[in-house]
Amino acid sequence: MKKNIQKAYCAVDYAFQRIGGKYKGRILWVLREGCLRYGELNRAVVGITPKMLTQTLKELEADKLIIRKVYLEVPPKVEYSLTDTGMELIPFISQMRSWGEKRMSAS
Amino acid sequence: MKKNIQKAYCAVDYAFQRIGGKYKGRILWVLREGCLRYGELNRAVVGITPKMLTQTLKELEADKLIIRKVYLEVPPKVEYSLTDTGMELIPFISQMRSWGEKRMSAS
DNA sequence: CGGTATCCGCCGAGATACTG
DNA sequence: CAGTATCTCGGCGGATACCG
Repeated sequence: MKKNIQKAYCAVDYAFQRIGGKYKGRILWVLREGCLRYGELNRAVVGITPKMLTQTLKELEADKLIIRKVYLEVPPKVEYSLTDTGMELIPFISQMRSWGEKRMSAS
Repeated sequence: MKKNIQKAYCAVDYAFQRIGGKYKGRILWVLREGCLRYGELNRAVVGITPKMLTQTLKELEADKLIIRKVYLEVPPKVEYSLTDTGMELIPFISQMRSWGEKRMSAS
């Protein structure tokens, strides 16, 4: 029922809405080698505030790119990790980083 | 050094600031097979307004991802095409589209 | 044809403080 | 430790009209 041409272009939009923004790419990237706790993410993603971290994590979780695992302990412990879908994006982000690094040093 | 660590993460930022936004990816994508005129772009990128088209084209040109070529004719003629740097991004955008299409049909 | 010029709403993001 | 709660602001993007 959808117009094929529009759908084709919207796929770019769709993808960028999910990994665009200021922190999504960086969060996915630091999670590439395994799960991290909230506080660890807060330190790994330099400059992010708790508000933006929580907000971004919720969006990534809603898009099924990361998994939020809560341990019912005291003190509280929450771990975040990539889903299979999220891992599919790592090669792409890796290439973007390479491109960005090359461009940054060139200019 | 701290500088290196920050630079590493910022490369993701750097790249996304250049191809993020609502239309940059789509404009680069439609230019992948050759140059297009302003009016052609306006029709190819469905839904974009002249204001956003002009604004986005200027940003892409400033980042040296596209080239703006003006023909001194009447009526006026302006053609936009990818630079080598811009062409380097096409494989990434292609991957993004594939990923986006897969995800869109999955959900 | 290939743009500008306004006006404006929305929301991503920062700063700061507080909580179970 | 792992988050909320407000307040604020810039700017992205939409709508519309006009120009050389």
